[in-house]
This record gives sequence, C-alpha cells and structure tokens, in this order.
Amino acid sequence: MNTIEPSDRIGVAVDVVIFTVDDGHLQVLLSRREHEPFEDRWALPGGFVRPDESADQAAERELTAKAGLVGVFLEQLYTFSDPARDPRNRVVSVAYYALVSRDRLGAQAGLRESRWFRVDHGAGEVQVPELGLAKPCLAFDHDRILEAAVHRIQGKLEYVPIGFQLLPQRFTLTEIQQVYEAVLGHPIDKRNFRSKLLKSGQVREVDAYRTGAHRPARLYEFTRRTF
Amino acid sequence: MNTIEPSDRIGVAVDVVIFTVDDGHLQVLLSRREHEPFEDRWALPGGFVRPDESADQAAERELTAKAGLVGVFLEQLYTFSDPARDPRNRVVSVAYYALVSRDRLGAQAGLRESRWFRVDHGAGEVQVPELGLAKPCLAFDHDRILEAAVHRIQGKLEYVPIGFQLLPQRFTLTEIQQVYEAVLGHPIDKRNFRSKLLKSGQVREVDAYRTGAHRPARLYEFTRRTF
DNA sequence: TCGTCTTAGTGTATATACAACACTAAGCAA
DNA sequence: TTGCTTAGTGTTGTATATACACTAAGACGA
Repeated sequence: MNTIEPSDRIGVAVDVVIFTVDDGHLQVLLSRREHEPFEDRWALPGGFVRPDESADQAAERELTAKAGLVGVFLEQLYTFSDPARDPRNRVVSVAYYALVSRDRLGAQAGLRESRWFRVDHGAGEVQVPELGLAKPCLAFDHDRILEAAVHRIQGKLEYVPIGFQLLPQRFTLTEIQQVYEAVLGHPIDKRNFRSKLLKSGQVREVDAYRTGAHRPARLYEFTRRTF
Repeated sequence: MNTIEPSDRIGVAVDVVIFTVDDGHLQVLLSRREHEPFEDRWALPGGFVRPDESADQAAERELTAKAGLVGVFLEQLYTFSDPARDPRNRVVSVAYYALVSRDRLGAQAGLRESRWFRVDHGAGEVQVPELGLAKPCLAFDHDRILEAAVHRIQGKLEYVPIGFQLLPQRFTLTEIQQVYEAVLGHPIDKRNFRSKLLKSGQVREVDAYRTGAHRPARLYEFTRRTF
C-alpha cells in the first residue's frame, strides 16, 4: 500500500451525459460505437483521462471533441467502478453531465455518428425512444449512468437555478416553463410558476419581445449570468 | 482510444470521511501517515482499489480495516483527480463518507495511529481543532475532501433522514436534536424540531425511557430501520 | 375589417409549513 | 423539602404552496 504496483493501476475514463431540451422534450446526445466492445451500439460520449489532465479537463475535452461545445455547464455526477462494467479491461468511469441550450448546438452536433435522443422518464425508469423505436440498450453501464444523470438534474432543478443553462440568454417565461416540464416530466401551473420565478429574483425582464405567430411574449434573462 | 495503453492507467484509491457525533460535536476519524509522502501528517483513512473490487467494496474494506466497522452507512461523495494531488504518482481518489453512531465504536477505533477530531464549521470553512490545537493541515487534498463531505451531510440532513445513522437504535429526542445541531453547526428550537420530526413519521416512540440524573426521557426509534 | 384562433399575461382564496416564544413536569441530590 | 437540571408541551403570526379562469394581443384568413 505504500507504493503503487502496476497491478494497482486501472484505466480511468470519463463519460459525459449531454442534455438539451428541444421540442418540449429532454434530449441526450449519444454516439454510435465504432469499435469493440459494444461495436455499433449507442453510448455516451467519453474517453480516457490523460496522464496530465484532471477528470474535469478530460470531460471538457470530450465535450469539445464530440459535440463541439465550449464553456457549457458541466458537473461531476458519480463514479462507476464495477470491475465488470467493461468486459475487456478494468475501467473506472467518472461520469459527468452537461446542460446545453439548443442555440449553442450548431452543425457540430452531427460530428461522427452521433445524434440526439429523447429521454422519456415516466415515473422512475428512463427510456430513450428513437422516434418511436423501442428503447435502445446502451453500451456498458450507460443506461445506469443516464438514469443517475436524469435523477440528479430533476432533484437539482428544484432548488438550484440550472434551468437557464438549457436556454438561450434571452427567453420567454413559457420557454423556461417548458424546460422545467421537460426535465421534471410533469405539467406545471403557469401562474404559480411565473409568480414564484419572478419573486425569486433569478430572472430580470428585458425591453424586448419574442414576436411570432401570436401575441408577442416578453423576454427575460438570467440575473446572475454564468460568465 | 480503442485499447488501453499502459500510460492510460492511473492509480485509483478511495478515501473515507468517517463521521460520528460525540460530546455534542461532529467528529471525524483521521489516521497518522506512516510513510512518505506526508509522513506523520494526519490524513483520511484510505487505500488503493484492488483489481477485482469496486470502489464501493474498497471503501467498505477500508472502513473495516481502519476502524473495525461493518455495515455502516456509506455513500460516494466525489472523485478528486487533480494530476498534482499526490506529489509522487498520479492517483485519482474516489471519496466516500460514512456515518457511525458512538455505540458502534468500540476499542477498534484505536487501531493504529488514528483518533477522532472535532470538526468545527463556523460558516463556510472547516476546521479540525485537536483539543484547542491549531487546525492541522491534512495530507494531500484531504482538507478539501473533508470540507466537501461536511457540506454534503449538511445539505442532505435537511431533506433525507440520515441523522439516525449517527445514533444508536433507540434515542431520545434531545439526542437527535443534538445530532442535528452538531452537524448543522447552529442551535435549533426544541419545540419546532420535535413537532416537525414527529409529524414526519420518521420516528416511532418506544415504551422505554432513558433514565439518568434527571427527569427520564422517552426513547424513540427510526421507523424505516436500515437493516 | 371583422372574426377567429392561439398564445401571453394576470390575482385571489385556501391550506400548509415555518418561526418565535415560556412555562410545567419529573427525577435526583443535598 | 428545596433546589437543580433536563423533559415535555401549544399557540399565534407569517410566509409559502396550491388550485383555479378569464382578458389581452397579435396573426391570419374569409
């Protein structure tokens, strides 16, 4: 225990659950595996931690490499370490989750074989239907990781202002309500939601309106903008 | 990225923040390091994850080896992965925290060079005074880990019934209030605390009293006993 | 230009949770 | 029996959460 034996060394990887909300639904970015094990199966973007970087840095690097994203909200989720989670080598995975707004997703999200999947979460279990297809089983233990990530953001949304990470800088109150409904998976009363949000001071109205097909909606922005 | 290179392998360790409440104070078990680096400095109990075990299992093993504890509350906290956190080798540490009641601590807690330290947490920073001695700087990044652990249990205590883990099976309402006060670091109103706890249904009264120097106090037990 | 459609926007009443606060009860010991 | 110490108990005001329905504004087509 005093010195590190070669047998004590283990592969350390990061896997990143990248969430966005689009079309009124929580969505997750998955990429298709190009190699064994689990070749051709869908998996969370991830990769090994390099000798000279922290897991946080590795997760940021993955975010840029796999989704072209820089400076988005990123937090550590949990570390998965079952010795059998990778059928070939011992790999411990430090899982992260990221929140991105649609407007930050350019063409870059089409990198490699990756795409967005809706996350359907009725009451407990998490499903990822691809336009009505049956729930795909993800590679490794990534179903568990995804489930843990959904559970985390649901719990966190209720008392930490992270919903803004899933929206452009300016948004309407209806848009942010739809984010909450998509993440939590249940409808919310419009008047209560608005009065509570405004009273909390998290949000500030701006002198602009979202114009479109119907009555224009006032725009708001997050008060403490994460820089 | 397809295969694991030797350079991708990293030492993976667990460190366990073992808490108890005694004498009205939150206490943490530290052990004195017997080897370099940080020889003779106080540190959290910990060790390397073996090739055939999960980090959870390694943390349980540490708990038994260093403190003689079996079957106590144990949860993963966070993974610390700064490349420079160990000055000699690259080691990633998966930190855990454990909650133990005094009555589970027998002579075993005197194993090796280890002892309990009070955790003083005014408003933010965490100090570990040894009977009035200046705050010892722990080895590695263990000050940060301890701070994160205190923050976690404070947050969790407010909405998850984990306080019972720090008490014997039967306890008085004054005892559990003292646990809350020790963890949160501030006094709590007796009547409000009692009525809220009883209304929550977490606790059930027992037909027994703690007898002692003064008026006997009714004993209670946790409703959903973790088996 | 008028009517219809769709989304935006607003207030009140009720129930529940939280916070502040002080005295009596029971046992022990001198 | 008196004094000391800890156990035990309710009410009131305030804040917060919930349930609930109509009017306002613009777009579009007849």
